[in-house]
Amino acid sequence: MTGRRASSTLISAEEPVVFVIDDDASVREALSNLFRSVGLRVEVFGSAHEFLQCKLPNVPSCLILDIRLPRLSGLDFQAELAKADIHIPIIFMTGHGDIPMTVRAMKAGAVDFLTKPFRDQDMLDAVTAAIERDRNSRDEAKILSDLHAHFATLTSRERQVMALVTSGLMNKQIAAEIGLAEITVKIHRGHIMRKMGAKSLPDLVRMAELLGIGPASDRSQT
Amino acid sequence: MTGRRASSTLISAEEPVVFVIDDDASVREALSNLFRSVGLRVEVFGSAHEFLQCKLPNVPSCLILDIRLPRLSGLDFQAELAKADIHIPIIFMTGHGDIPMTVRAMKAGAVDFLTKPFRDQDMLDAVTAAIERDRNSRDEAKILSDLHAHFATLTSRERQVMALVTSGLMNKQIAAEIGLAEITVKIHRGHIMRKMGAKSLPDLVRMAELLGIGPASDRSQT
DNA sequence: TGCGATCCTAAACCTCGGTATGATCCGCGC
DNA sequence: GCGCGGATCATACCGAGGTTTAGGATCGCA
Repeated sequence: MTGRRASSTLISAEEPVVFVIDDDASVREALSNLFRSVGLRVEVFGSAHEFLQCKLPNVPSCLILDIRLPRLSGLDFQAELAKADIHIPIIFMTGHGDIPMTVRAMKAGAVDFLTKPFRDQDMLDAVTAAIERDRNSRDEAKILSDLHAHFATLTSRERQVMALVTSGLMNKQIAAEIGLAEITVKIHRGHIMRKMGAKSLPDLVRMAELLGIGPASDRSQT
Repeated sequence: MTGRRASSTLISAEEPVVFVIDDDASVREALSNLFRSVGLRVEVFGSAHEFLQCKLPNVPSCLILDIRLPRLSGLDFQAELAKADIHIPIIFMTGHGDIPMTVRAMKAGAVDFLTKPFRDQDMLDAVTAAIERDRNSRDEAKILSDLHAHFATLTSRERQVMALVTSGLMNKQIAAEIGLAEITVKIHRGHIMRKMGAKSLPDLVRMAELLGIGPASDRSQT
């Protein structure tokens, strides 16, 4: 824990970025101009590989991808990103795409799938939607990661007690369940509230919901 | 009511139904045979209108739709159903569809979009996924409607108190907030727990979450 | 070996949650 | 009018939640 408490109230409201991957320089140029004309930051790449070299900034962003990339199909690249746990909204472009490709892309979560030539406005609309989607998912991810950070400071006993508390059991029931004195459960409970930063029991319950803590914690025997 | 209480923990696990709308009788015939061959119930229709006459059973189901329907495009019909609050998973078929159509259909929530001719297995896979999706959404809807039914038995005062309780306020704070004696809040609180069938406060909090009860409940006039 | 973290427990004490009993007031419908 | 249910409040009582203080036990690590 360093003293870095910079501007921690910030949501991801900073300047968004649009990434473009296309092997055709004229397409890159055109899109770059289009987005800059509406005041959007743009980064262009000639291949998926180049894009991966670049460190992704922590701001709302989206990726515009030709379905037909030089060394790797756009769909495969989409799968790669998902496997690498990089969840940036993707907008596909295609000159000669077909319907099965489209379906696969959309099922995999693509924001849009535009056929060339497309109207500038259609692309801008898609980008707006994609950025908005990313902004929301980043905000959610931020909340969740903060929550996990707090949860990580709990001891295993405290985690166990937290699961039982948020499932609605009384202290004495919890004590019986795991073979403790009621007073001990109360102590743990107090620690949990403080460590998690919960101001009330309903607060803690909602945190547990987000963390996915339910009866599905540990099934030993029986 | 027959004596069929075999699986009486009933979720919506009853026999699913596949609905097919196509103006081509040979297609209806072929699909009907396909689905029956794997033991699925099928209902076929020559038009969207006919389909709407039919009363939809309360079992997991899905709808297979040609994008090019006689009087109404498949996409428009999809929009119609959504507007009428009928949320049945849709699988589109098309002989001459294009990518924009596909994108629109998928964005609107279609399960799949198959190009004719398609492999039987692809259709069956799509139907399986669609049925599964519908089963899940029906289970959720059932839970939610039961919850709303309980919530409907609350008086407006009780609803107001419930919102404050689940937001984490103490009885005395709630009392101060709405100008009551603490004891009165306790009474309401007891009624709420009984009427909602909540066995604990965490229980009630989760119900409130599902019902969408937060600080954004009642902002009438001051 | 000593330090610290985790875990467990006890006694005392206070607040909060919740119920029961009993009561008043109001509005609605028969 | 009368009954009924909702809303309000008071008193009293009890159980549950929660903190403080104070201790004992175990384990890993410097």
